[in-house]
Amino acid sequence: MIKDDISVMVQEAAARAQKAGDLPEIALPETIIERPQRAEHGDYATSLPLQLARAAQAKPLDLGATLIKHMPESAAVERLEVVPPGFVNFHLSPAWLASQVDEILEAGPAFAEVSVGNGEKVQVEFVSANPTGPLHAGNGRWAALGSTLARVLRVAGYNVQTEYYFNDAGTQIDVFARTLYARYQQLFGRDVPVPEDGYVGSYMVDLAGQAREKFGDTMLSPEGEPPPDQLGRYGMEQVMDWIRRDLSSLGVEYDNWYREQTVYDSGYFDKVMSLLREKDLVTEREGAVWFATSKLEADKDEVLVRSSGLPTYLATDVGYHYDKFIVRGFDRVIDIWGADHQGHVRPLQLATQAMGIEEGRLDIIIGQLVTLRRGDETLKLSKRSGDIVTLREVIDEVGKDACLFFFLSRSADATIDFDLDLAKQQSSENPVYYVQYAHARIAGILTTAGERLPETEDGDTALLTHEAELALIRKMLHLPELVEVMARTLEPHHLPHYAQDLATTFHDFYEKCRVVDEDNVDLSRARLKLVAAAQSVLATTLGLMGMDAPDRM
RNA sequence: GCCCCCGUAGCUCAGUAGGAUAGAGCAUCGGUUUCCUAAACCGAGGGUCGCAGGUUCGAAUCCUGCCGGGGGUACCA
Repeated sequence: MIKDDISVMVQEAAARAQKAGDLPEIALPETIIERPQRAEHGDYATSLPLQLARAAQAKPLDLGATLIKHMPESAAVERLEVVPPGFVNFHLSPAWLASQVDEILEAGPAFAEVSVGNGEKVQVEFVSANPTGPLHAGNGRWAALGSTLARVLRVAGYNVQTEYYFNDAGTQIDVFARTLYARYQQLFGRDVPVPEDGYVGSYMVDLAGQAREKFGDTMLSPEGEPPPDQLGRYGMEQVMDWIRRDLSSLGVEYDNWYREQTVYDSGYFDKVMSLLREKDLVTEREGAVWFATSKLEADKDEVLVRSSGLPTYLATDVGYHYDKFIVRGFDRVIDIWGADHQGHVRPLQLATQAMGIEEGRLDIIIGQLVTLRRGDETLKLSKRSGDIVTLREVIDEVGKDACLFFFLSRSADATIDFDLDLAKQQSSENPVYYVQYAHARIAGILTTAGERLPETEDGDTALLTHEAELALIRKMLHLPELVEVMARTLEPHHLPHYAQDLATTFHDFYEKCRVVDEDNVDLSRARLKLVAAAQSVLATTLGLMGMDAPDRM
């Protein structure tokens, strides 16, 4: 990346200046190369002179001049300048910019790749909703975020595995099975209530109906006796199918589906308990087993095993993370949780660290919740309250791509206020279509060119000198830098904004520069290359978000 | 009470290790098409970056306090 090249140039300049005695032998900070907001300030800039001024006991402007004096030559940089209060600005050479079109075309989708991951083994776990009901709209946010983050990390050079963790046993599954059985019995005229804390959603009635179609009355136990296990298992498998199908409609597929029961069957739970005991971090009182987080930093302990003998979610999760780090050997693990799980972050972090996992290897992204509205009416998202808006409904109403784009465009730290009416109403005036239209427009140009232009040799990108052409190239060059930022910050929400930006720059170019021109075939050929490069970068960007890049609209 | 997140244009939100005159979309108003897709483009208005201190050459960004909104604070997940 040119940004890295410039960073190296600045370091080299500072080192040469010190060697030549023009700069005191002071410690040099990490050189940060920024993108100036204003075009007149060039393509890249460094504020190193401002940062060094105090230690070097010199004026920033003089330091800037010294850096420029010792700056290595580069074909990419046409002009350097130092400006008040002490920035060194780098202006890229138009000829070099034009030549990048060939590079982008040659690289294809690999153009976005950067090598910051060094093949590190990373797991991204997201959604992981229990199979006790269909996914709700909020889950779609984690699906969009997680799958996109995984793709971004792959492009950034990480070895990524995506995973969905689900309960196939435990309290909630038990409640689910008992609810299903109650609904099933009701279909046969038995007057039994849905259990307290049961799942009152109407989908449970549908599910019971499906079970009756499949099994007839064979799942009916004598009154007052528990149902056969098979009924609950059947229900759970049905719900898992719904979940898989809904995720799949968002283009989200997983590398691995992980059953909670594995934590027990493989002995990880026992292993983790004894590990924590060895560290003297387990206490027992009031009939329960506790994780003594108060010995570490917390103000209260956490229950690991209830007085009923059943392990808590936390205990299982610790065992699960033992599997991730110790057994499967992930270098890094990224969990994406909703804000309602925020209280579990510290206990799990403390537990993994107690197992000897270095701090920083476990990232838990807490995403703020989604509020759904239809106009002024706020809709509930809780599965147990029954009246949920499913992810399926949202996808059907607004479309897969709009859904992804919208969920992705907000930072995980911000709550999402999703007005279904508005999303639907705006669907034709949507940024989603704006971006996709740019891609389709290019496809149209390429088709037209094939029909109208005679066969000639390859275009010469050196002919690309128009301001709008250069602006488009500059914008394309931004993508790898963005991938690097997103991989570092784990914040893919920049992607939709970049896509929109790139589309705007293309549309502007389109207005100003005619591509297919029979009277100027050479320039046409050069512009066709530029346009093809833009299409490639747009498609790559859309692909990172899991969105389609249509050839016509 | 304590912990986490948020507060930026009328609305929805960006602002990437603190940088140079704070941005986009939508909405509002005005303009652009004999020509590769007008699902487009150009222009205009609109801001005490919640408030008050502090750190810094420089703060929307970092620190402290306060105000407002959301989430958590269970032997639920």
